Amino acid sequence: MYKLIKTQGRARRGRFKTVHGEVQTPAFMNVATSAAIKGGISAPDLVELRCQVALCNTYHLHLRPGDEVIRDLGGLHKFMSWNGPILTDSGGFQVFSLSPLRKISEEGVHFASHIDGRRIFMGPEESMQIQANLGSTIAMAFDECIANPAEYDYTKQSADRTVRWLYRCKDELDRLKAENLIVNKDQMLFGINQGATFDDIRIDNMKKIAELNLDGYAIGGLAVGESAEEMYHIIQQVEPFMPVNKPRYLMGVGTPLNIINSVALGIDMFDCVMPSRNARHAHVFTWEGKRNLMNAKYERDSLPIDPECSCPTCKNFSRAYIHHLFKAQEMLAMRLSVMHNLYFYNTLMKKIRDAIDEGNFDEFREIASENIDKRI
RNA sequence: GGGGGGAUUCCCGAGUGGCCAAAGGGGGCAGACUGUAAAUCUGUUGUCUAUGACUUCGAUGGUCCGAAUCCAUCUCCCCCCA
Repeated sequence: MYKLIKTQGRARRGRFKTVHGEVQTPAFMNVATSAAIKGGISAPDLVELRCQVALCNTYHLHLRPGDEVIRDLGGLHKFMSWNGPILTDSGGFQVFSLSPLRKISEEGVHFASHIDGRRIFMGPEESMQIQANLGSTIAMAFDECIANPAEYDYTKQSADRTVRWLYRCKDELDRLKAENLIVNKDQMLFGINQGATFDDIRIDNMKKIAELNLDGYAIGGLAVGESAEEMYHIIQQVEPFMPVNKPRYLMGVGTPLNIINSVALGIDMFDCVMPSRNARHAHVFTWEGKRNLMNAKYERDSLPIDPECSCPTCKNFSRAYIHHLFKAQEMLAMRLSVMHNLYFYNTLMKKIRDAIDEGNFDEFREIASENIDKRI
């Protein structure tokens, strides 16, 4: 399964096989919530953008177009024309992001659909059934992502419930496989660590879920209100209890700097809406720092977004052109910017992997960190 | 030639005596965004020696303690009739 190739400090260079291809880690997964990268990016584009893994969402695809529709059309890979690995998030994040629209019980979560208010029930079994219909490469366990800061007692209660849900997820996935009710019979399952910002709950939770010998382990419930320092602290606390021979996924993180720092703490996989969402808002990442292409100073700037970048956007277009496209509200502005940012993130991961391979991750980290978070 | 309607801050447009440097929208300028309810949201947008002062509502003059708002004249624009 997961093969650890090399380490430098706590940073890990590895790879793992899936039925949809091998994943080289550390890796960034490109978020395609509704089976598309927002901003007009298709799966074939992702190949050119050096994407290894696409991430889709169980809750969103269940509502639209419906997981049974996707199953009947041959599964998510065929549906969106992406042959590489797909990880499906379980709907656990929507317990957080749609908190005004849901009610949690031991059984699961009742949502009022954010589209039309229709009542939706999703518990561990439902989430696994939906993900089975989608046929993703990696299914995520159904969890509750708790907002920070959180109450200790509630966090303990919730994290324990998430463990119980994890057992139910595993049982349900086993059943679906045994009864052949699944599009991808090799579907993998990752468990998710919760516990807000409480060391003891986090560690206790990690120990419990590690016992299940799942295909991978995620840290969830971070970057949801706490400081970066608190986030790094929790990763440091939990990491020693994560199985060494399994991929480790830090969910929803983060900024380029967050990713570099988290790799240094032993994380293998990431995902984040930041490269795509920020790009749609004209915010692009470069090796010199962050730029807002809407700024007036780009009106006559004939340079590409990043002179060092060889993405499809930077090879062809100037800052001035994209600035104009944003001003004119041309959708090409978003597409070009999203392409650049995804290429940037995927290239960041490639550079991290190369650096660990060559044993100079620390130097890379130091140099890259200097400018990457700066606003220019 | 006759009758009617207008002119408001970058633009459109509300306001018809004090609570008006003037609603709202657009545009401009900037910011936020971390398992996507986000092509979204927020701030700001007359000047300054700035908890106050000054200039501004087509122009000029007037009434009033006080005028974007009332009166007179003028300029320009639009519509209708000849």
